[in-house]
Amino acid sequence: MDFTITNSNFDIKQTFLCGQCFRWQEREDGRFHGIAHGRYISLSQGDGCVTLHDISEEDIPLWEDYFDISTDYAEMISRLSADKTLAAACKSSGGIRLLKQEPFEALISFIISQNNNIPRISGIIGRLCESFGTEINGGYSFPTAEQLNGITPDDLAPLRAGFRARYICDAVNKVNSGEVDFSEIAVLPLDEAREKLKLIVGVGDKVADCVLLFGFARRNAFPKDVWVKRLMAEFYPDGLPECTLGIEGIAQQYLFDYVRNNGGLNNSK
DNA sequence: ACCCAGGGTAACT
DNA sequence: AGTTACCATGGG
Repeated sequence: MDFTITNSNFDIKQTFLCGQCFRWQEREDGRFHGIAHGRYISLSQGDGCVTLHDISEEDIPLWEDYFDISTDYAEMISRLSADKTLAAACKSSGGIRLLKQEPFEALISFIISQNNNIPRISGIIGRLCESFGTEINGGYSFPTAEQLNGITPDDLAPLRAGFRARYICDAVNKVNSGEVDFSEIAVLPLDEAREKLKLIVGVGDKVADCVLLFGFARRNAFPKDVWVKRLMAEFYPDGLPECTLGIEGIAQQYLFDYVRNNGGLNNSK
């Protein structure tokens, strides 16, 4: 069956291409398709709505959760628009929804993202899925920690992940051993959850915050990459405005997308 | 040839 | 506690 979500703050192109995820692909007809939670899906954009195609009825709650449908983005945008820069960011990038990605996928993806660019990140992740994931509808699921158990950097050589290969292996080891426990991280306060993730070699503050924001739906996590550092220096030298309190991560994603697409930053670094 | 990319680590002051 | 070279790889 097809299932249509009526929501004015859901733009699939913005949502899938804003840098929060690396595995959704756009087809010639404008539909996006991909695999999450072991299920294939394709989506099309309508005017003020999004249609999920050919899904089973029992999976509707799963997709509603993945696309964060229960969260009121219009209300958050209204709040953030109290700040002038954020108002502009919301206006141009307000169709982004923060996907509730699987923690392990977010962890590995953002380890790979470090000192890297988005096209190459997507390439490495694609090769990881083809090599170790499960085939579904001609695509591949993101491999589980179990599927990657015992992996070595040599095994990952075909991915061409560079120095990040051993970081991936350390993450797999610590997840499988239980040293890094997702169910524990899910309920820890933000600072403690971040420190747990940083036990993994190759995970620092920025990667940990991305995992918490995109893999654990922690909207108060605020990843500071090179773009965010630049925009903070230019627009918020004294820190984030009060209207972002509690939803710093949402603000971050709107601002990140805004400055990447619209420039707006001076080049003073 | 040089620079940068959704950074982190180790080795320095 | 705050800097800095280095880390593989690929594109501009």
